[in-house]
Amino acid sequence: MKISEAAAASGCHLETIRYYERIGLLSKAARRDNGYRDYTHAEVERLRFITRGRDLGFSLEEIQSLLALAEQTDMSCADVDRLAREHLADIQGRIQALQRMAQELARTIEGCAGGARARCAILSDLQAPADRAAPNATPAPKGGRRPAVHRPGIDA
Amino acid sequence: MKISEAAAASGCHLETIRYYERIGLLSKAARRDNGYRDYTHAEVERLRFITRGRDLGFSLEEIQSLLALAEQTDMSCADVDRLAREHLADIQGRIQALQRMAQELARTIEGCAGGARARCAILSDLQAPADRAAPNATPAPKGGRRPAVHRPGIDA
DNA sequence: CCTAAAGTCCGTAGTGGCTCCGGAGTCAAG
DNA sequence: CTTGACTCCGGAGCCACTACGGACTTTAGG
Repeated sequence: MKISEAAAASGCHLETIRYYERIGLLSKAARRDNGYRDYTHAEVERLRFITRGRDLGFSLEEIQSLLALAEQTDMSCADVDRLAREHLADIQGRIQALQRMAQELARTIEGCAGGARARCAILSDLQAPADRAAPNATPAPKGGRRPAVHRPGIDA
Repeated sequence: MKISEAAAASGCHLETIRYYERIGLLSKAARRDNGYRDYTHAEVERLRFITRGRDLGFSLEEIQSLLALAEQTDMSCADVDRLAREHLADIQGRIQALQRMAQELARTIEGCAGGARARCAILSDLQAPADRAAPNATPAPKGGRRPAVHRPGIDA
């Protein structure tokens, strides 16, 4: 099948397929006489695996590991399990970080509830966060600033 | 104060400060005779504002809006409030997306609980997700594939 | 058979928010 | 005077794509 068909069958964007090939996540596709890529059912399966992994939030690197583990049929389950559990823990950590963020932001917004007052509570909170329930008033954050999680376009 | 001092005072990485200047989030700093940047207290305040906004998950673009709003002292509170609420909704959406992910992943891991069996449940689930409680079996995802949230290094 | 539209090829650049690098200049302490 | 710490600057790298442009091929309609 042609690339657009493989894209439709796998739910993976056409250009993304080429990207995966470029970075070596997919091996180079066979070519027809005209130079067009030609995909087999097995390759579409692999693509599905990848997109599914992405949907579960695995990085491409993790997916590559999973694919490698999937290919050795013997005794790989424990490794897969470990990887999945680590990844789950990572996701849960991110959820907690976002929840803290949301809580703090909600508190800040609440302070502003009145509306048009002289000094905006949100802005002054951004300038100097009020210390209501502030357990982490660390003056020197030893881990350095965190990446501060912002995804450009998660439609979710 | 010099850039390293401004960095320490604001909790913002030194190179990040230069980066913010480069992209115009900070105006160009004054220079000493030797060419070193020289920061005032007000600029450190602005930096704090930015880092605080990042901690709350605002994008740099949003922060720029907030800063602009903060500078017009009159009647800006409603806009700020709206921005903050939109951002909160966005964060909550991301939390939900991650929670769905975590749930599905947890289910998948559970299926593997036994350990070393012939076919790994996690891997087969990645290949063809079991349809236990699958409300979104859309064959044609109209929104295109979603970005599949993965932050490289959120230490959380 | 001819034309126009759609599909495919390729390499490159752009996204966000930094972070790190190398080479050069500056400054303070010993 | 040397050593080390600090600062300067521009550019590259990170992740996972997405978009673009120009050349080519295929397909459908007339």
